[in-house]
Amino acid sequence: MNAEELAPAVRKGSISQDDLIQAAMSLIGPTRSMATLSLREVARTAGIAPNSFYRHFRDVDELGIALIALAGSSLRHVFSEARQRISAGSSVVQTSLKVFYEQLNAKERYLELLLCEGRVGSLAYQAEVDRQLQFFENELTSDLIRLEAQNANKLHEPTMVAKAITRLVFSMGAQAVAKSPEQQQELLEQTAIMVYMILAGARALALPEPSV
Amino acid sequence: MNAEELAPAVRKGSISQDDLIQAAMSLIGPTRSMATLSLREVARTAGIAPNSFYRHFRDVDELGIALIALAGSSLRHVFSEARQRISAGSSVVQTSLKVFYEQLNAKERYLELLLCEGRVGSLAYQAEVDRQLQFFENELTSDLIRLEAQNANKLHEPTMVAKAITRLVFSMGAQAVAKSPEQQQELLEQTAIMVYMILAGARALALPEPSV
DNA sequence: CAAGTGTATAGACAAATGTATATAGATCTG
DNA sequence: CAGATCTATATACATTTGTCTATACACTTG
Repeated sequence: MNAEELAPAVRKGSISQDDLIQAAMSLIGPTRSMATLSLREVARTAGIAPNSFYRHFRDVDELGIALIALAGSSLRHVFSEARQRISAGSSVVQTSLKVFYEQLNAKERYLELLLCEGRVGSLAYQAEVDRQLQFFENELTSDLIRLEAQNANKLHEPTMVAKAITRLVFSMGAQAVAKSPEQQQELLEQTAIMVYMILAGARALALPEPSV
Repeated sequence: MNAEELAPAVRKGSISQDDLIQAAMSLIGPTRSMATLSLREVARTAGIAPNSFYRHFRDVDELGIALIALAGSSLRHVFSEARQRISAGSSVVQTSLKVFYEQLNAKERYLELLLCEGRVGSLAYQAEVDRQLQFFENELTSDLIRLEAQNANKLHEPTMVAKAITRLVFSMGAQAVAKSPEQQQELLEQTAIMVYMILAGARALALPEPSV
């Protein structure tokens, strides 16, 4: 396994899976999904012969899944770091949303990828994206419970709150992709309002006697 | 214009735009977006020669936009009818959501189309889908204001409430596509909970002294 | 009925695609 | 150093694509 020292790095003109992933990433965008990528196009972009593609992936679908998995783990890492900053004291909502919208414009368009491929693409894609979203929801759920307990608040159905927030934020994010900074800022503020509404609603519904 | 009597119907083997739209509709699905349709494939499905396609649309993109427009207007019609049933007395949320999820399984997969093509596809597609969503939001906004006034309630930011609900419902709907009836039912109930949260939150935030 | 018009087709073309086969060069093993 | 092995390439082929050109049919119009 530990080939880092035994094998003197990679061979000369060698190209790694990562290079292909990067090539694919550079091709997809607001108007191009994985489904529109051809094997030859990816290979061309990576600067290799079409057939060399098979050394690394069985087909484009396999590359796509690797891409989604990478995007998911990368984003989770980013958010995990953001979470630590949160516990330092500032608002969960504000900090998380800021991180989220930063990622929207990041060089690596991981977020965009997750947002798109969850709706189209093979069933494997969608399943993988759903898995990633579920993961976000789970983390958010435990965060919400912990934080609300700290503030002596109670939420109606924390799981549903987390799911609603996650879906909403991702949906708004999808709309914000490829928009101008001003428009993105506006969407960010709108998203914050919506999230606060959900939280306020969950707190209100948790009260013994809701206003009916 | 009025060609229904002057011209004795359409000529024999004639094929209308609608037939092509139907053909395209039958091809797209949970794992196929407009972007993966080829002109020849649509023509083949419609039972015409590839070249006959050009009699009706300049290219597949034009057909796609027609498809989205049709989906949008059809859905608006469905919801408009649902809205009239609402004013008869039952709950806005329940009725609307029921109609929404019915459409999810309707033979014509209009909803699925809107849900997918808003994320991928040409800019024209996305713009068209955004336009349709905006329309839903507008109608929902005025509905909310009217209904809440009837109930002597007040909402914090009706526009944001409508937008949040719309986005959330569509997002959940996207997840529910191609799922089993039981899973759809569960998602429907989850969606209802979320919508109620948003409404409760908007009412709470509209109160002079929020709990902060 | 003859002429004209609009519709749908067939055939063909270049381009692009996924993939099979064979080949050149670099690297490791002996 | 010679052979084996791995990697990347080149060539090639059958498909599929979008689109051009020319042609056959059905209907309207005279």
